[in-house]
Amino acid sequence: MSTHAHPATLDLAATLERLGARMTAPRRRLAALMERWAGAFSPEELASALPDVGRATVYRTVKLLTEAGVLCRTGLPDGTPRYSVDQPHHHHHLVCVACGRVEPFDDPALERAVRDAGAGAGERLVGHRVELYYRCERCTRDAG
Amino acid sequence: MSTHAHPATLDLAATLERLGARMTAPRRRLAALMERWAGAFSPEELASALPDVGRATVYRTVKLLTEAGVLCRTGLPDGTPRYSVDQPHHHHHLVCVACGRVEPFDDPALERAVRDAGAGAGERLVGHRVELYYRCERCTRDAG
DNA sequence: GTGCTTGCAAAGAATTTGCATAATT
DNA sequence: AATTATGCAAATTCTTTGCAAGCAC
Repeated sequence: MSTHAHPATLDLAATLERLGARMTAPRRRLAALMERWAGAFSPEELASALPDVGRATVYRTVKLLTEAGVLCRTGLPDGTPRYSVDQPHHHHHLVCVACGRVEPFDDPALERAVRDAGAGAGERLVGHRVELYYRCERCTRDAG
Repeated sequence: MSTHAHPATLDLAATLERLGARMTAPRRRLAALMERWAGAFSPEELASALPDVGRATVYRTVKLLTEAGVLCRTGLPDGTPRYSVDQPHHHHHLVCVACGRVEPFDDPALERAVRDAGAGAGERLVGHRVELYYRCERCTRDAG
């Protein structure tokens, strides 16, 4: 619904402030990097993109933001961990099996089907996760 | 369709043979253990259940069977890896967030919705994964 | 100033690999 | 007998933790 085209740079930083965390340079740089990252990333990738920020800080910040709910942990089919900036609303992921890029998407019909499936199982659902694996345009092209 | 009620002990072993792998005691014991395991397991759990089988062998066997497609890798929301004996047909998972137990399920309506969602995304889908998180009966009871 | 953060290095946990030995075919 | 698999231990990879020094508030 919202059409704020630029949720950008302030979201993660704002979240950190909301948490009562201090606004330090490493955190600011990490937040900016994550927000401009196309798709999903691993802590390791962040760390090598910011060599002068300690790995520990990278992991601590990712953990902080994940617990705050603004980062979302995903993974490739083989379990390789990836994080992405979470949408404010519930959604799922389109994961490229070649490059690991993650696109969020949501689909009301799918949500309904998931809810129904859970009802069919007759259980106390607390959440769900849907991942569609594909080969993105770029990777398809690159592979010839 | 098939009503073989007892796919049991032979499936994993049969798969190993089909792969041209040798039928050794460790492999037989691991296969039997996985098949009778209720829900999903981690390599670590297998290893401690069979202390006299080397961890390396556990990991090698799990990898072998996963690549052969008879084991299926899943994970808790936090990424903790779990494996389960795969159903011969496509399916999804009901994962207990408390104990990690995994129940396979499938739901044609859900499959249809997933396929449609993929079509909407207009991409070359190569697969998908759906995980429903819940609290199983036992855990609900234990938690009071 | 006081207390939260950082970066480094060490500690851990999870998984893989090298290699001599043991077991399968 | 030839080859593959095992188990141990060392090596990797990923992530967390302890701690003194450095910033934010």
